[in-house]
Amino acid sequence: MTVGPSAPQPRTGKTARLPRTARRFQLLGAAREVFVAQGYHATAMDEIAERAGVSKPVLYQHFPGKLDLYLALLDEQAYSLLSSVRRALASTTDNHTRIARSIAAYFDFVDDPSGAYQLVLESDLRSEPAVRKRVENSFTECANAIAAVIAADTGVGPGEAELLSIGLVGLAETGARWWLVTGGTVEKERAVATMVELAWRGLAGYPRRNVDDADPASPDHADERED
Amino acid sequence: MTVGPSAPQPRTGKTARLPRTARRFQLLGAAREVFVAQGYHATAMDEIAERAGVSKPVLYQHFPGKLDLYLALLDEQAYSLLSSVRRALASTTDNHTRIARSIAAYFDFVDDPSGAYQLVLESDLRSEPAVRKRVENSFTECANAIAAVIAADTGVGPGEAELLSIGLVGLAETGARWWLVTGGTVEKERAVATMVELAWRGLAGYPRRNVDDADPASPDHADERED
DNA sequence: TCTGGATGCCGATCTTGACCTCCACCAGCG
DNA sequence: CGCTGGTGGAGGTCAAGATCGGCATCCAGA
Repeated sequence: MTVGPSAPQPRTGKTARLPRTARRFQLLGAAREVFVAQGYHATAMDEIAERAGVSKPVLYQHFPGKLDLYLALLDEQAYSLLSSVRRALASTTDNHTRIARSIAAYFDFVDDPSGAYQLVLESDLRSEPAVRKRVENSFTECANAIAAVIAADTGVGPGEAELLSIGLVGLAETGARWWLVTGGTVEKERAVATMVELAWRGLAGYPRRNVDDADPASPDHADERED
Repeated sequence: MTVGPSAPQPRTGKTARLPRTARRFQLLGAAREVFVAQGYHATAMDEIAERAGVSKPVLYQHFPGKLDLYLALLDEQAYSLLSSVRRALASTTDNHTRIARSIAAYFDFVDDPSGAYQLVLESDLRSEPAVRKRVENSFTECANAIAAVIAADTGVGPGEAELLSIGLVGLAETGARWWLVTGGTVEKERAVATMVELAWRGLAGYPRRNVDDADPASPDHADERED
């Protein structure tokens, strides 16, 4: 999906010559793989070059430095996420569906086999101002998109809507990331549905059970959810 | 609060001799300040030593290496957060209050003037397995504590309870961090209350306003919340 | 087909910066 | 007065980002 084989090119000596744009695209793919697998600090430019099957100078002929390369990938992913969320919000006017699709968008974003979501949601370079700015912008833009819908469709003020959207994004982000690390233990649709339920009806939507009413045969609410 | 003056010790030459535990405590304080201010990678051991007013060898006589020092601080903060959440959950049997206090615990954790929450919630060393493990453990433990309460007090199964707790923790964490970066624009209690409301009643708790019903004089729900 | 030029690529190297130890110093005690 | 043990400054080592001259490859045109 990315650009080429996952194994480093064992090209003995020479590499096929590529036009600039194709080479650049390939380098981005290789860099994405290594950055995702090891994080920013742990990856060496040597590794990226090796992964791409080229030598280091080629890398520096396409990108001024390590940080620029990383930022290019970061922008790519941040834009992807924001687009997905915007599409989800614009795809319907029913707010429950909007929330469901937005949360699903986070799960889909995280579910990409390349793992590129890590660049946006788990970057290890937030100390760098340029990175911090992009990560926070990505977060804020997504939240603002949701906040605009909330403010438009409910009676809450813009400040309150922003707070709510922050909470929702946090819920979706964290839920999606956690679901991913479980590695398929929980069905994706089920995880999404639970998060949507929580976001939509809150904890109070779940039946209270008295502490002395510990009958395990009582009907389970979670399974009779309808949508 | 941490250990001593924020300015590096301008001691010309000699430093007062301290017993081991006191020295270690002071070194931890200095390290915390520098790690928090600059992140793991950007901080040099030289800086920590200078900040503490000692020389590098004494640092290495107390901690085998940079990573060990960082892990000590990380454990410290992770334990602090987990304790706060556990206290919040154990302080009452009313679930709404439990959630409120738990979310408030995250806000209080983040609100510490030392900024030490960054070590747990914004570490730039997740590529290191030891760090990753601790960060994830901290998150999981907090979620499990909440999940246990949910599973005990509602009819949902343990898997569903875990999912819900993950979402709640994400909501609290993200909300708290975001509230902090706003830097006092929003009142803390108000931010907490909104997050609690969202967690408890969900978005559906807010009145639906028809798109053609754009009367700004409609009563604002968010202010008439009762608990 | 042959040639000249330009483009793309590589091996080897430089430099920086940060983690981690070696020789002089000094304070307290018998 | 001499010894013990902790402290300080200076240095070793190494990994990693960034770079320079040389070589191979492709293409336009006669």
